[in-house]
Amino acid sequence: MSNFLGSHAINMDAKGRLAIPAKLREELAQLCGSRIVLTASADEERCLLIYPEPQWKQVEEQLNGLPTMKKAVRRLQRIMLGYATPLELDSAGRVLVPPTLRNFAGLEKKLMLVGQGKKLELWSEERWFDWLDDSDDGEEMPPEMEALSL
Amino acid sequence: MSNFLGSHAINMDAKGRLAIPAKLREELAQLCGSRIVLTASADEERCLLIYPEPQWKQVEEQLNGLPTMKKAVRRLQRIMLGYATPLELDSAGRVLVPPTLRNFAGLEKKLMLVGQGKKLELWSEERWFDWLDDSDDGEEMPPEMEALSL
DNA sequence: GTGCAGAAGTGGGAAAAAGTGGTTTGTTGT
DNA sequence: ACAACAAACCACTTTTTCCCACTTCTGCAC
Repeated sequence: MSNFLGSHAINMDAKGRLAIPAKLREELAQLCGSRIVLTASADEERCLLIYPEPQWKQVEEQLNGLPTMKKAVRRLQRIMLGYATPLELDSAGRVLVPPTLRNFAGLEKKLMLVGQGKKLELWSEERWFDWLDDSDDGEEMPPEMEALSL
Repeated sequence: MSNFLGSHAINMDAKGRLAIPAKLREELAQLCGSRIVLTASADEERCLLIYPEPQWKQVEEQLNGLPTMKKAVRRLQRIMLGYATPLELDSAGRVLVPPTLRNFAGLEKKLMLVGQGKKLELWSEERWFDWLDDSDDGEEMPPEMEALSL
């Protein structure tokens, strides 16, 4: 089972190609034969999500099992299924990010790739740092979280 | 069980390598075979946290058990999981701090390493002293703290 | 106090690996 | 058929990693 951790600052070239860091390449190779699915995140942050293909299958099933009449569900399905794209790494360990996804997440040259357990998140570097700075604003904290001792 | 105490002023070299003080190296060797996890702190102080690997596992479990739909939880997870990096000491007892983490905590040459019981905190020296000066401001105190007798 | 020995901390260099950019070849769709 | 785009390939540059050597510090003995 995948457990992605850690963050990498990486560059996308002019053609939209993205070199996956070597450490991660190895992990992906044995986890899913380097077959991944790239899609969009439905929360307000506008980043992309990278799943190993087997993990994605599970996500897809869950999405398809939801009640379609709910508006929030349709939003989630439209975004996550609608943007999902299977990709393979090229011989140099790079993936080509489709223009629609680049556009969705506002990706330019400088990106952040962030491990999140079963998936990876891909951010525009600028948006990542904006998010880091901004979001310590007043959101209420669930009790489970207030009680943590880390 | 780890119980880190005391603080050390240490230097990071130009390549981002950080020599762990010898006393601490011994402790880490028998505690976790020198396998540690370095991550970012999600509170507003922007320092790094060092856990022995077994302790980190517990933290990770706690984080993964939280309700992901809450915004405050996602922030905590993104930062602590997203920056978490397993590291081992090199032959000279140093660790290489990844650039993204250096950047997060504003680490330059002079650092402070501070024992905090089950973890260690790693600060930019400058920020540490700024924090010491600033942080006596008026926050209200939780009841557990008011009841302390030190 | 001085000097020695061992340990700790620091810096740099060379080999290997990773990342980058461009060119050519192939494919798709108009 | 042509144009645009994508895939595969190849060559170059940069970064990382590993190792070794030097300096500094500490503690101990004389």
